[in-house]
Amino acid sequence: MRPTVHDIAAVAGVSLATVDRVLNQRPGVRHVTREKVERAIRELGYVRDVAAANLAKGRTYPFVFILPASDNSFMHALNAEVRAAVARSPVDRTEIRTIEVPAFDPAALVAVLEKLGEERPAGIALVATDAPDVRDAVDRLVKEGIPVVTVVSDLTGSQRHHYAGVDNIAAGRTAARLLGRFLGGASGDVAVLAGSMLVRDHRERLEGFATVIAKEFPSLSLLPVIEGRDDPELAHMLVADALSKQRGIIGVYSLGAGNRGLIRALKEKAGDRALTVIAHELTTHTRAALLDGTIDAILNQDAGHEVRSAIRVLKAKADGLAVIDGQERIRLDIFLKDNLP
Amino acid sequence: MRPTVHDIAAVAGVSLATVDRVLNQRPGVRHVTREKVERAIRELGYVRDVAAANLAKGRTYPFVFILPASDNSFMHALNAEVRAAVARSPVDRTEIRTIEVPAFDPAALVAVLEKLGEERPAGIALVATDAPDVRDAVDRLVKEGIPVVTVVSDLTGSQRHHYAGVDNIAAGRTAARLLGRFLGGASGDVAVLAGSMLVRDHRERLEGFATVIAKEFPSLSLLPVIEGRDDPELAHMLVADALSKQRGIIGVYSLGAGNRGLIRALKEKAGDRALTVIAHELTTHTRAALLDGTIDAILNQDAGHEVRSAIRVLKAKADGLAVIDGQERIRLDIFLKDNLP
DNA sequence: CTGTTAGCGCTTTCAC
DNA sequence: GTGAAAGCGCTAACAG
Repeated sequence: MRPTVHDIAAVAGVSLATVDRVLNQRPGVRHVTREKVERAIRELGYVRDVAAANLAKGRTYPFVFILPASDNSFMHALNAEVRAAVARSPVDRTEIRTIEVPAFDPAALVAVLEKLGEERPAGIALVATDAPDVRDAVDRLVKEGIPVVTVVSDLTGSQRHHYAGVDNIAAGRTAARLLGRFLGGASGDVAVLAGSMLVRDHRERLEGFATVIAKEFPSLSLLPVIEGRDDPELAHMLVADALSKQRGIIGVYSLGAGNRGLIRALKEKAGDRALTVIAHELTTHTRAALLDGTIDAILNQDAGHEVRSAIRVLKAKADGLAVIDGQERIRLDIFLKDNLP
Repeated sequence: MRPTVHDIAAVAGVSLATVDRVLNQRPGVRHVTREKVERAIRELGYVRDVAAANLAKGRTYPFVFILPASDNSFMHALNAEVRAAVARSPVDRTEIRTIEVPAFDPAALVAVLEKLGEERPAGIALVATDAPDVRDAVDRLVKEGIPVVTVVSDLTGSQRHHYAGVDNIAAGRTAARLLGRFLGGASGDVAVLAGSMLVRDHRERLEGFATVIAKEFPSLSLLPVIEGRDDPELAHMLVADALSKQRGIIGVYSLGAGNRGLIRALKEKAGDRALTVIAHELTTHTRAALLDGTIDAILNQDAGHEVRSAIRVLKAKADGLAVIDGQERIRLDIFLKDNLP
């Protein structure tokens, strides 16, 4: 049998309450007593039964998710996954509340974060807009002992405890290599559609993409980035325009959201010429486009995994526990038409 | 607050013991009483606190992992992941024992399974050798109420509760499309290195691969499969031989293990000609080969995820609980040199 | 500073 | 058939 607090108490010659105080580093224990108890703990190889502790504490974890109010499929999916987690709340003792903030708006995000500082939830998960003010607000929360994790897009230079999202530089590089290899040495222009350069994930994808194209596929040349604000209408307009004017385009990389518009533009110009296209995020639209050949590969992050991982990590941090690193690494999924889930 | 057994008891006008009997479908409750309790449960929307239940039961889960005694990196990794799970045992109340059986040996596997039938562990995970005898042995265990999951390679037509592994047909198809696209319309022969056609994962990968090559890349022709028994030495010999004799080979698909040997053979012939190579399983050897350009893409299954998933599912089945499907889907990882973890 | 005691939500004797 | 009471490992008053 695993040793319990009783065993520790017996070995150390103290009461349960004292053991508990030491275990939870509460004050009010003489140094010598503390040492005795700690020795007993070590000798017995005691590991705390977290389930029992939580039961006794009646502890629940009030967590907050801060999500951008963006109207694209990916954010909808992320939202849905958070709701799914809420549905599981009773089971895993979480109480998740979500707050929507305007997308790409550092000030709004900061305001919410500051309010949360007073509320002191057991943990905060946010899709970060990458700005110094946001970073400072997050660092303040961290300093106050509130666990914070970023989801999907990270916060440069901040002290957040964890980032639950993919390596976006790697994502961009991978997109570049796929595109380059699929194009098999052809020469021509490559168009890049992004959402906004205000979020770190998009910037990083572009950076990775540009690096590999430049270094390893010199016969391809990158056109200036098109910023579609993750908005299907805008994306459609801009891409259609680019395809008409730039006759040399042979490849397209869509690194943000709003692919609905992109796909429409691609189909309108389909007869024109063969295009190789790589896009991000598996949605009903991109899935259909992959299957009908409009898109050649989709890079994806699993929103469900990100949400569950964020919660696991927040919980672990709240309890001062370790996390299984491998389990929390968010993979970059690559989908061809053959391995769709 | 969530309703508890006390609330049910109060509402139904019975004692805790009776509630518990109903909850755990134990006998000794009159039909009418049972109905009263069940109604109360429904009305209150009661959900059992599994942690508290386990605490009271002092329950642990004795699980058994049956692994093939294969000397290749992937099986070593799988083994290591099981050991990692053992290290976490105290925390998640599992008691995991692993049994090694000779690889590709249905009889040995059946013998072990039958012995386990008497021992009655709380759950069994096995890497299946795909044979009718094995299927029957597994089905017998399932019928006796023991949760069984297959890991890595599945068992055709069996009643196992779950398969914790990738979709291998999809894996083969994906390999074909990557190879085909990377070769960009070139004509030539493709060599396939497998471990054994006795395991379902290898058969399925081949099947998926052959289908897509035939249908979508008619300029490529498949050479007869080379069976390397997942043995580096044998693989080296056979591949080296094939590369010497078949001058038309422009692509290689290695769908099994023992890639150490494959890589050696490829390097020996490197000067000869350009080869496009797709292999399975990320190991130190394949990783190095991917980075140095000997291999162009690696398809991988995450052994850690498979093991953790198998355990989660076994636990859920043992408790009669539901699993989160999305969480238990084992992804096919695709690695290029840019997105290595 | 330290100990006693009740209790978290559930299960399990052992009576009745 | 049913119920009362003790206890799983831990925490939290409240005394001393």
